[in-house]
Amino acid sequence: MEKFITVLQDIKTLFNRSLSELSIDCVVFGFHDEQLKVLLLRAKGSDSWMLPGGWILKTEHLEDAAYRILKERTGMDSIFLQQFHTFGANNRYNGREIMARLGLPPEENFFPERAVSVGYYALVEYSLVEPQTDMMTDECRWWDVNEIPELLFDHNEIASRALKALRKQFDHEVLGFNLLPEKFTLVELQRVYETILGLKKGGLDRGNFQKKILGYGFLERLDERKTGGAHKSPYLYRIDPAKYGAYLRENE
Amino acid sequence: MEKFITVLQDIKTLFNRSLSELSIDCVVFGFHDEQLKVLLLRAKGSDSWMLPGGWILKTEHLEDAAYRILKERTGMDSIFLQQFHTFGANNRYNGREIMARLGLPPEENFFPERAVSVGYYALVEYSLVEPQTDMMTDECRWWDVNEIPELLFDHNEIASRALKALRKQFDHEVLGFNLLPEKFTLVELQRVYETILGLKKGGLDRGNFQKKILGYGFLERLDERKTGGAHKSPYLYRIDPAKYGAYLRENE
DNA sequence: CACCATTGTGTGATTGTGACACAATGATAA
DNA sequence: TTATCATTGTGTCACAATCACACAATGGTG
Repeated sequence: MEKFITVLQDIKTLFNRSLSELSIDCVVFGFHDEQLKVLLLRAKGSDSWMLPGGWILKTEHLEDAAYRILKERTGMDSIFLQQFHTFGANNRYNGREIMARLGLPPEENFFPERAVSVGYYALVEYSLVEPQTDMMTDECRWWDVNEIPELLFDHNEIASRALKALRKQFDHEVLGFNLLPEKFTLVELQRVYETILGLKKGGLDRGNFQKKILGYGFLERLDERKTGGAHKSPYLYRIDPAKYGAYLRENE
Repeated sequence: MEKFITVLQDIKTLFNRSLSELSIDCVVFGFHDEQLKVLLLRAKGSDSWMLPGGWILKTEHLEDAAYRILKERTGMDSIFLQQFHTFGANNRYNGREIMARLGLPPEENFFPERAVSVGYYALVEYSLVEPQTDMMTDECRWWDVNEIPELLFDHNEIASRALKALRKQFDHEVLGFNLLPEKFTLVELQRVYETILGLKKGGLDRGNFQKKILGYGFLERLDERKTGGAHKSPYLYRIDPAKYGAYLRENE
């Protein structure tokens, strides 16, 4: 309970420097063990989880705020970030109800009456992320996208809509390199695709997938091969940034 | 000048009932004379044009606000409406500069310091719209999408981004019926497509286009034919709402 | 009533995709 | 060292989708 006294002060200070009716919520996707992960935070002194989010400073560009928030939670600077929807239901949350859920007195409710939230999703390389809590939370960790618990506010809706937007984008563009290390094999990329599109392992034909991806011409095959596997070692590939940029431009 | 005194009062009243840091801007598309049109408003006592927009009442759902604003400008109730992007540049506009542009004293600036705007685009049947001004404007009319003048605020960016989003959606889904009367010919639909995709007349092969569209099975051919043309009279078609709904659902 | 631009529909060539095949490879274990 | 084996790189072929074009039917025009 006491920890909330100081937290309340900090939050109020932040409020004063920020837009009060608008917030940002981020759905951060990572890929590990052939599974799609989402970064979640546990609210201080409770079992309730939520998406990483924050406020926009009064002088700050919306997009800069999103990057800043992500940097604070992941430690990462350059991130694939995409605005996908703005959530403006007038009953997105009930401050008093959430206070109660956090084990706090509802009459102390410090959530604003109404806030519209801009949703972003991010793709990051799992191994490079160091999950960090903020002042409202005391745990930050990855969750399997298929095992997301009940979240605070309308964050379940935001998360599922982010996944939908992600899938749609994957249907129409070749992405996903941000989820993998710099050097990767084509089968690793195929697993990313299968996972995001909700297919089972091998759901995509390997031969056809490789021909299609290589056909775009923006992947560079390295002399290196990935060793350690028990079988024939596959080539490693890397994005050719110039060619990939050209592909994205002509495709958008 | 005087007209602005009362307008200022009205605006302040509206402000008090609305969210102050958030607004909505709409890009309303219509189709006429084989050209794509956009609805624009001319600011009171000036030559400056802008997009129809408005504020969100404190208790109002974001989407409801967008429908309300469109109803106020077009008189139309059920409209194809799509949220496409939220614009949050910290320098989206400069109130004092705009006051000057409107021929008003900059020190009377009543624009909020900072406002983020949620962009929607709408598809409406041109002939059913009765453009109506609001209290800040004294003219409301259609403009050809290729002849949009310099607009106030960041509205040129919003408009061009709306067009981009519209094109992208047309690439992936069969839409555009909202731009036509209830009964239409396939060539009329084809013109809508060619115009929106930026192709010249006949840019799409007529035979292939008709086979593709009819192949979806959600168009109902009427016994009626469109007369008045100088040549063979084409069949009229109508959407089968149930089948079209099913198509949209399985495609999204 | 011949003319003609337009419509409805068909056909064959071209391209793209999906299912599958097979030799090559690199680690493993005898 | 060598046989084994799952996996990789690449090729083939059938099928579907798309594209370019053709042509008879139609309804108004002069």
